[in-house]
Amino acid sequence: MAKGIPTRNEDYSLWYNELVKKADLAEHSDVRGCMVIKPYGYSIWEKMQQALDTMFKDTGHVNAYFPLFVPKSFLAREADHVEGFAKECAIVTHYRLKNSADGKGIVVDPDAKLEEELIVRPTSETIIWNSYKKWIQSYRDLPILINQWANIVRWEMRTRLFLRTAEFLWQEGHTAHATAQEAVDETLQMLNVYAEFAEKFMALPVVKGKKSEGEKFPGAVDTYCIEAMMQDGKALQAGTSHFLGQNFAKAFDVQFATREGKLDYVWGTSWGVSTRLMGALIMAHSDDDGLILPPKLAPIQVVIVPIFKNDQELQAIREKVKQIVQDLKKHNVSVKFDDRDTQKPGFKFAEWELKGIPVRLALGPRDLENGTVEVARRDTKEKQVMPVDQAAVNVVVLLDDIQKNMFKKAAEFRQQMTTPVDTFDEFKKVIGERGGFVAAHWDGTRETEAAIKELTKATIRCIPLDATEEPGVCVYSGRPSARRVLFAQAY
RNA sequence: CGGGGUGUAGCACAGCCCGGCUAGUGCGCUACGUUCGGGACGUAGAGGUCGGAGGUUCGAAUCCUCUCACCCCGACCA
Repeated sequence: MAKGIPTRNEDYSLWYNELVKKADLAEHSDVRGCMVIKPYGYSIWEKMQQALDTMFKDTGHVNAYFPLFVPKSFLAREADHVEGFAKECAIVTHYRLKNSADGKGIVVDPDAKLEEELIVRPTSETIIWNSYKKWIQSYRDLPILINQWANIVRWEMRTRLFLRTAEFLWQEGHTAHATAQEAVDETLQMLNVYAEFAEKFMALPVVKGKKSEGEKFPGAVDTYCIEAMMQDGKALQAGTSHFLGQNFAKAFDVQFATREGKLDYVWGTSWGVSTRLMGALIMAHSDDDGLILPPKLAPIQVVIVPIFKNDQELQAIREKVKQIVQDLKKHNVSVKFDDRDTQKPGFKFAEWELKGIPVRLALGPRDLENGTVEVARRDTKEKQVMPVDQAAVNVVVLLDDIQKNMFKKAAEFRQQMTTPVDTFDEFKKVIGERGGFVAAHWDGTRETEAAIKELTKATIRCIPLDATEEPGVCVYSGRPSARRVLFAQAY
């Protein structure tokens, strides 16, 4: 934990909000519950998109796009699904405005009422399965492996920048398969893709697990997730992958002729990650000086700050920098030469640190004389002076080291913040004072889960896939349990 | 939807309780000079329908009523 970051109290929210704004990532919109993602924030999201998209394509998926609007009746087809989302839908009821009778402003034209209301998609299972019905007749049409990059709307009571906004950006994969096994395999494959993305790109260690009945996606048979630990000891669900069974196929009557010539319902999956990952990135890695970006997601990996008194000096530095930039680009390192003469070096140092740029090079008259350059890393704030012709090669190694170090640090933190407990008193104490993951035995019932949530605000984050089978007794009810599950207060 | 809070310059805020001249402060912005290896300093300047509507009053940022928006806590949230 970086010193100074407020923990486990409301100050953390303020700190987080301030950082998001100061680092120029996003801000609250004047539109209720919505967020403006600013160019710098969006450029990080784009890096995430690119990496994920490549991983999706590598696993055989293709992109497509479905409508923003979902007829109300579609949503109602799957009982659990509608119950899960009904409370947070934006609904389009009219299609026209007109001048108000009193001449002041405009009003909704009552004559322009839609026959059937349209829901702004809170997720796209229904509208997509409606299409799948038309696309699938035979096992030869399967599998369908589609991903969509889109925005969705969930009318949340309370919003937080990136973590929960009324509108957000995400990707949602929706696949259809001929067999249950194939769909289960797909569900787990995509869970692994998400975990790999989080760990390799975001430098964010995650626990792969299964959701309890009470926490699973409305309409799913099984929900799998990756759970991450934030610096304030709260958990964050970073991605989900659902095995839908035949639920949506039945709801939308999607049957296919099997190889054996029988009719069967199609098996489905869906999986998604959202701009919430931005929140995870911020809350997992930042320190008092601002953001710390993992090199693999940094829109700018290296910033070069010249130190100069006059134009002549800047010109001399510019010449030197040209070579460094060329060398770095050869190694596919993205680099920015910050030659603004409107800000001073110290200001620039602080600004780029705030924005989390992994590596900074500083080059001044002294360096020109000595043939050196100062290399500073954002994660540890260490600086070293090295011969300028070795800079590019060293930076490549350094970037890799930063990526690994960030993961290591986050993994150690999560390790520290994971506490096995065996009594409910201990459970309450750890959740209340320290937070983090609590590994405890649970009797597997919804009632116990709800009671624990009521008493501690902690929920079952997941049943880890790699949980060791270990007979024990439920921390709350004392009934037998086969393995520990992870509890935490969560975002 | 409940509890608490805020709305005054681009940003952060003071002033409001107890009404009174031309509405302040810091940061930022503009110009000039000195600076420039960790968020520079000086001087001069620009920038305001005090969230909106109505009311009380000779007079409202300040008091009253209504309203809108946002923030924090909760409820909610797969």
